[in-house]
Amino acid sequence: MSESQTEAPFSYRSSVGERINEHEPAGHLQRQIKARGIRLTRQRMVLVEVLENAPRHMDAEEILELAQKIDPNITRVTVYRTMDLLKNHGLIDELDLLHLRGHRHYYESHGPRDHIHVACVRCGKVREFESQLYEDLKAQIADDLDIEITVTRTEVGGLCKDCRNQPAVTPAPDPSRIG
Amino acid sequence: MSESQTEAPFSYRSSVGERINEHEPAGHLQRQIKARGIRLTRQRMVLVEVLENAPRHMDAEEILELAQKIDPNITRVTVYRTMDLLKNHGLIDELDLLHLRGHRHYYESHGPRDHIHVACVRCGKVREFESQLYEDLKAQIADDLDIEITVTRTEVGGLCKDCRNQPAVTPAPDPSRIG
DNA sequence: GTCCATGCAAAGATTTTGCAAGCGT
DNA sequence: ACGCTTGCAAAATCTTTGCATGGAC
Repeated sequence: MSESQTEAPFSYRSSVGERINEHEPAGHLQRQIKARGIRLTRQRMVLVEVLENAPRHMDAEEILELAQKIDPNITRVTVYRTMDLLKNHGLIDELDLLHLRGHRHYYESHGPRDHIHVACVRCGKVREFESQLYEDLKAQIADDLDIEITVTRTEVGGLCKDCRNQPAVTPAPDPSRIG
Repeated sequence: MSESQTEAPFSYRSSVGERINEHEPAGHLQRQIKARGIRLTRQRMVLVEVLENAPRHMDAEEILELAQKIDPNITRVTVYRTMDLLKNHGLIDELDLLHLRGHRHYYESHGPRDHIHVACVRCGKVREFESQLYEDLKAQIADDLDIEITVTRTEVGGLCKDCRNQPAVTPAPDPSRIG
């Protein structure tokens, strides 16, 4: 692959507001880290801040860039190690957003409320969706399969209203990448 | 990563039977390929056969190995290109099974009925689950967000009954990989 | 002070690409 | 015969690791 457009026709901006985690109390991650006795280093503080103020779902590269604007000393390795750490503590989720843009992994801090990611396969816009039905479904799975659920991930792709009304647009994502 | 065990404590075998796609008519993929006017090469026939008879969800490496047992001429590149092709035609799905075992991608032929993948985070067993609730949920999303859904993927992780009753087992997947 | 985290550099793993030859229709 | 596919080899991505130093508690 070779990103034909760096600026991205994809916005990944959520519909809920500036931060994708608006529904989550600010400082939540940092508090969780302390509460769990995880060492709160300078780098981790920065990364946590980046995650909490994310305007969209970010991959390691994007997280690194934003983090370095705050503290240039942060390296890519630390990003990976920290994401791993937070992921293993269940504080963040790792998504791939249906591989709409290659095989990158996106991270988002894990709020109290579980949500579904709904992405447009053409324009790439991602929205978040909560539903009681989803909760019911999980309860049914736990019950029927006798499993104690610890993580869930639901991603839905389709054509949003705007894209449906816009026949064969130009800035479509590379077709060989849609999956 | 460095696979500590090649044989895998993970089974990925579905509970439904020998093939993970038992619910899907045999030869389905091959027919779809012809119907769509996709060139049916020797390699594609082999790969399709491997996909249809899969005893579990496989990544590119595993697909390659099985394919080469049938036809040693098949290369890794062809596997990737063919998976891309089938994926773009919506004939197979690409999963990552919650990254329970690293960042591999697993493929499975896409049957007529949509299902959820439920994996045990400890033993790695994957089961498939169908539910009307899931259908209802998708309908609700389509309706509420005004989106025409084309792909969906739901993965659920948790502790299965056996693993819950088995305190701190030895053959647990590398903890740093559980996500 | 102790132990964990970080940075560096290098290795590993996975996936993609250019190009000439091969094959399906 | 034409045009898509394949194989090869190399490159591009993305992620992880060993080891010595630095920093949090």
